[in-house]
Amino acid sequence: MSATILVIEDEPGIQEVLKFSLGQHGHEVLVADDAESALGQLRGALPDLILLDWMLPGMSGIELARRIRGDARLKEVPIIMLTARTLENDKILGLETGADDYITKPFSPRELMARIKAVLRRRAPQMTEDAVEIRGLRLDPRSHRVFAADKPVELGPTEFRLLHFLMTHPERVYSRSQLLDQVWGDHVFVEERTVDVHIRRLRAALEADGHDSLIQTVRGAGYRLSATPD
Amino acid sequence: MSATILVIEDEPGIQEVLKFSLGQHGHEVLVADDAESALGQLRGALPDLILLDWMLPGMSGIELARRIRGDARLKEVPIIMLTARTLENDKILGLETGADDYITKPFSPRELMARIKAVLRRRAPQMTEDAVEIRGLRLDPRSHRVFAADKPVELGPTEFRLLHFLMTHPERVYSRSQLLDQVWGDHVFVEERTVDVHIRRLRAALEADGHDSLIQTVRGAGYRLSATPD
DNA sequence: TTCCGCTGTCACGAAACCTTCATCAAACCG
DNA sequence: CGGTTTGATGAAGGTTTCGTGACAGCGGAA
Repeated sequence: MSATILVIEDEPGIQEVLKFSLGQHGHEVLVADDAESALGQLRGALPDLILLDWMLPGMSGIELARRIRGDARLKEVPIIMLTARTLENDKILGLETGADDYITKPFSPRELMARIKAVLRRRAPQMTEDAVEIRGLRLDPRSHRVFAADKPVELGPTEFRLLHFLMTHPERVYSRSQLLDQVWGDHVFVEERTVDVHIRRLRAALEADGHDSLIQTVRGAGYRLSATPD
Repeated sequence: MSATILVIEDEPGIQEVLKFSLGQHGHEVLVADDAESALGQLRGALPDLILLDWMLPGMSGIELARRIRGDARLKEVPIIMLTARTLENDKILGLETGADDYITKPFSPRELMARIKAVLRRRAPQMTEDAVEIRGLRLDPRSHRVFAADKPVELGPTEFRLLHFLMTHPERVYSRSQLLDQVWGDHVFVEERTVDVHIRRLRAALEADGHDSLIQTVRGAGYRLSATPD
């Protein structure tokens, strides 16, 4: 699965490197040269993760991180700080401002990818490429396929994302609003009842192998994917 | 989800549109033409949300937002900014104002409603999500499930909320009207006797595993959930 | 171009649910 | 022990929520 990543970095060289290697891993990359431009971008659709350089012209990265964490709409977005120094207090300060992780320059693309994956797995499991399996139903983001007892299941794009989200967040109820935010996107506006329709299509696709019972309706609350039957 | 919304907007046309479409969705609407009038209104009962035009005669919307955020009594009130679509605004208007979201004119009523809903949900006090367990009866708000000795218990929405409240406030008597306030909501007009019926249904659901004895009637006072039998 | 798959929306009907009411049982009080 | 108060119970009516089928718009493929 690919995530949208906002890179806030003023050095064009590093910008390019990041754009390239993130792109290689299937991530969508947005770039900002400074804090102001970053804030502008954040007014639109939210990225799934922010890569933030510690040293920026104008408002520093730390200050920017603080602002992001102080904003109701943005505070849930994971931040990884890029820092040039390895001083111990830098790390502490960086983490105190609300960064989810930090990485010191120079860094290997491999290390960066590993950290991104770790952060995403913690904050947004459906953004990682890990396959998920629950009671014989297996979803593999890499091949973008779903198997029910080793038999392929045909799903539309939205049903796939929906199932992916639910499988990476099982045993928990999500309201229609929450599902719209998580599966459709932050600034997408569709009717809540549309979720019902996609749930129904998803159930229909899983019905052949009896896995439709995984998806449970919680009246008055939303939907839940659970290995325990009702 | 109906709320009281303060609209701060000087253009009578937009004022009317907002009043109409917010009203359509069951929201209570207060209107202010400028910052002074708005601050006057805010001295009274607090609205649940503020819709604030960025361009206002006199004190600008941004300045007003800053004041609101700087006021201890007002700073928790969510703000959605209405902005005109110009590039300069995008650059200048960061997050410094502390707005919870922005919407650019012209906007569709549907989009506005969606954002209002999203903001209200985000700010909504989410009740504690920790699971509660008393004598083998376990209630988990996250999955919205109740287990009696590891076997699922079927409950309607109201019974679930009722049990949740009682389990998080055990060993204490609550009168019918207290339960109505706590479980049904503050300003709800419902007969007190209705509580009896839901208590009964809750007991019936718990009876299969003998947990109905947890819910005790205190004659002349109300109901109590207690681990100690009568 | 047409065809086809996907999406979002709507309308309708079924099911679950809430509230109220009438009635019965139990507890309390003199 | 009668009368009274309080709670339990069962059923009915109305409302809300959910599932389902249909359909138009859209964009890409043929």
